Amino acid sequence: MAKDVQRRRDLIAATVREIGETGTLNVTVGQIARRAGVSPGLAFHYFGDKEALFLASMRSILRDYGRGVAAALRAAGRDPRARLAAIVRASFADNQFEGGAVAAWLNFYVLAQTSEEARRLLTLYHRRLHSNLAHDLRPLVGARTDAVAARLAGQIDGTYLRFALNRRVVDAEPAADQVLATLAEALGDGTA
Amino acid sequence: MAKDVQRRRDLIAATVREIGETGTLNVTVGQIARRAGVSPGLAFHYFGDKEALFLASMRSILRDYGRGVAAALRAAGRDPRARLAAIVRASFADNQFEGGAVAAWLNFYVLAQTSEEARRLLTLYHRRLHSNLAHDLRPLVGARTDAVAARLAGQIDGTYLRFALNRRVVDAEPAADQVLATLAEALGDGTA
DNA sequence: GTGACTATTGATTGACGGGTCAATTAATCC
DNA sequence: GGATTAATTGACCCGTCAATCAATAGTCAC
Repeated sequence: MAKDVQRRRDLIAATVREIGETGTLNVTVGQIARRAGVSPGLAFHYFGDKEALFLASMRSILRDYGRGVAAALRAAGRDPRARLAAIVRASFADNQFEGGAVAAWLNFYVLAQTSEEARRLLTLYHRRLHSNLAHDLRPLVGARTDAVAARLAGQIDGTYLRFALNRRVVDAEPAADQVLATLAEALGDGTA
Repeated sequence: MAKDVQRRRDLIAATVREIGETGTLNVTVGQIARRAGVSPGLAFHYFGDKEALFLASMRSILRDYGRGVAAALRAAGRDPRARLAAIVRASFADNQFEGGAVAAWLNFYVLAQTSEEARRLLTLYHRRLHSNLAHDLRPLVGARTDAVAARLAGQIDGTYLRFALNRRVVDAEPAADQVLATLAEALGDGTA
């Protein structure tokens, strides 16, 4: 692979890990560079400034998530219920929790308070999640599609917040089940 | 009122507003002090250090929320359904969105990544919300109480995240309705 | 009024971190 | 294997900020 591409990747990975471990955006470029095994100056050479590095890390995480969902959907076939379950399961897949990704995720919401681009990226993620859910909800719940999709999406994000708070206490498996339970009820699958 | 008490209040209010407006914990003591109409040194006189000021602000916000819920419950009487609705409505009451409280809320999750006390406070909030919900869910859904309570709580927090992202786009009224819709379904109120 | 104590100020300190840049090293080409 | 270009370093500059502290203003008891 081209050296510069690899360098960028290393720096982005180091950024995510550093944010993840410290739980903060208060991370120095020096720390990130050291973790990537590189001098501080190089980070500026490749990304221009610190915010650009943060944004690149954000895009990377969102892309990973998007890929995870896409793969899960491909594996799920055509049945709407199976596809919905696949989206939820992919949202809580193990790799979403590696390398401090959750804490990074949380901090990206903070970044979005000051960075228009960060806000745009998160809004895009929201839209995609909503539209993914809506696509397979529509044949099942018709007019209630948007409302149900919003509810599921909200619950997924809320669960992530809990993860951010109790790094170890919450477990991915039951978290997914919990969202699926909401889905089952919305579909009227006789749990009431 | 005693002068020192008033000063503390002013400084705490200024802290919340400053965090709320900038959307970040990257707020200088100088900014906070200026907003409170006071010199920087005084903030240290009353709170010792910056983190203590942050924690005091956090306690203040959580206390306000707690009071809002308690008042709503008192007004709601004894009917479990009415009480549950009251909790949800209180969670999205207007005063929860004043003075940058939502952005502050979000940043407290970030603070909890590095401050044990902040984590403790947020965990306490989670527990109280859960137990409030569970208390009135139990007569309605029995064994499913904890699961349903967790779902509702997760959805409330998730909705707050949306608020944090789109300060104006999301509206409190429909947000509350959305959570109440989840509740209605969990109660089997024939929406499916 | 005087003295003793507290509240308050704001200048100052010292550490820290983003970003720059001249110098060095590595890679590439002819 | 020299010449040219690109990658990389790390010391340095400059602004910022938490925290301190000496000095002043205010308050109250007597």
